[in-house]
Amino acid sequence: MLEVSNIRSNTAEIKNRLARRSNASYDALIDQILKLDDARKSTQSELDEILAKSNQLAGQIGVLYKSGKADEANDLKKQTSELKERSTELKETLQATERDLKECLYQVPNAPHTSVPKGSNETDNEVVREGGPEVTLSETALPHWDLADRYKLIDFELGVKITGAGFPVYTGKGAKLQRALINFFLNEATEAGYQEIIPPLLVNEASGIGTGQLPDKEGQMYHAAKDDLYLIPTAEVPLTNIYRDVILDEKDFPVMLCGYTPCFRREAGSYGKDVRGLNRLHQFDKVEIVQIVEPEDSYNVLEKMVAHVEELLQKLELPYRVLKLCGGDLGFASAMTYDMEVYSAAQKKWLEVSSISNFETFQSNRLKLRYKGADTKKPVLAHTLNGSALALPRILAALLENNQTETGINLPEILVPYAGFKTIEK
RNA sequence: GGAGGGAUGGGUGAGUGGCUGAAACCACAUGUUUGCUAAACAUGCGUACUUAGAAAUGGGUACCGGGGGUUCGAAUCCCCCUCCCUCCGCCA
Repeated sequence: MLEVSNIRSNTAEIKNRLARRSNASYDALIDQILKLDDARKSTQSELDEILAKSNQLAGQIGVLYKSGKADEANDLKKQTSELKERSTELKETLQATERDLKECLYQVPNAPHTSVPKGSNETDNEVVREGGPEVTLSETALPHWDLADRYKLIDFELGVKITGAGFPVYTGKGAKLQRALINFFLNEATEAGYQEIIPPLLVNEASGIGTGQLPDKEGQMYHAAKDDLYLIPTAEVPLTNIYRDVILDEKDFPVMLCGYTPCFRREAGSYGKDVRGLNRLHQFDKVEIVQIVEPEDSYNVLEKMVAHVEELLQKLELPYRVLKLCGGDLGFASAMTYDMEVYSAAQKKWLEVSSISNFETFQSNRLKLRYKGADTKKPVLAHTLNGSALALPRILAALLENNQTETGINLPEILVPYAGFKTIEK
């Protein structure tokens, strides 16, 4: 959620930045927000004046009663009834205005950073760089769902039986490989200075609002209705919400957290070839990294987080590329996002394995996540960032496909000690 | 799931209708004193909105888990909700 004060003092700039999203104009909504805020202010100050008067009268009445002048007190009481009527009215108006204002604010996405390329969809994303080895496979190379079946690594049918589509069952070396990847990712994050967290997998409504999944995108999350709890779509939600309603000290920066969790996504309405095998799941595993930093550091930190993920892909010996998302492809809460994709040689396409974003104050404004410094006398909103480091399924898909031979699958060097085996054979 | 108790500022905790934005203590910050550290003393120390001001700072309003009610006036009384604790039940 953007700050009204920011919208007010930088109206033109915010509008310009929002225009980078290019799918719609937010000008009218921004103007509406300013209008509502004006209304809010004037109602507020009229109300405050009346309340000040009431408080004053109440004080006088108290004194009069104490000194036994009940008659005079009763006279004053009469005066208060009128004020009370008016203040009740104003309170109602104020509540309505604040509700409308909030509703408008919830509809405005984050303002993209000025360096974000304009564009309407993923074809306009900017390839920043590519890396990793070049992989060429024979014509007989198999996609990962066939490999998973041949080497008994993942049983998709069994998942359907137990739960439904999109809930794979990992078996044998498939399961061990999952565990190896999780440990590898967590160790690398620890090495990089992130504190490891095991958070709850279900969160309450306030947490969903804090990171921006609610109120609009509840369709994306599984909801345990009886207890009104949501299954997390990413560890970002519980990890970032650790700092909801927190005022940090400057000295606490940078806050660096990582956590492995399963992630649950309803992903309604996706069918067909793009979602075969591991490409799109309702439940998958992911290690997430989160940072909370001072505003002036956040874009440096974003680059560092990208570098961290890039290093993971290099160590896994996967062909990858770094994309800078264009305005049209940018997530609702993000000011700038890099996507990391790995090349799946058998499917002959790029698979998104990580998304690393700077949310600036968009999340922290909702979270009321602030900090105090030596030269900030009032608390200031911190910047939040997060990224996948990494999401497992598509990494697994690329690993299986790119490293296949006629007789088996060779693991990259780095994973061998984690997995306890070098190759997967029949 | 059943019965009872509770929720106050960074922490402990006082406060049962007006003089309480809230005592006291601890923590923290600054200053004084003292070879250093420590101790002692002094002062300061919540958040949001708003208003005046260039700023320093001052004024107003709201906030004592959340929402609603009673009252001229609520941290204090009433109702609902949430969370925590104790006991019982169930259970990895």
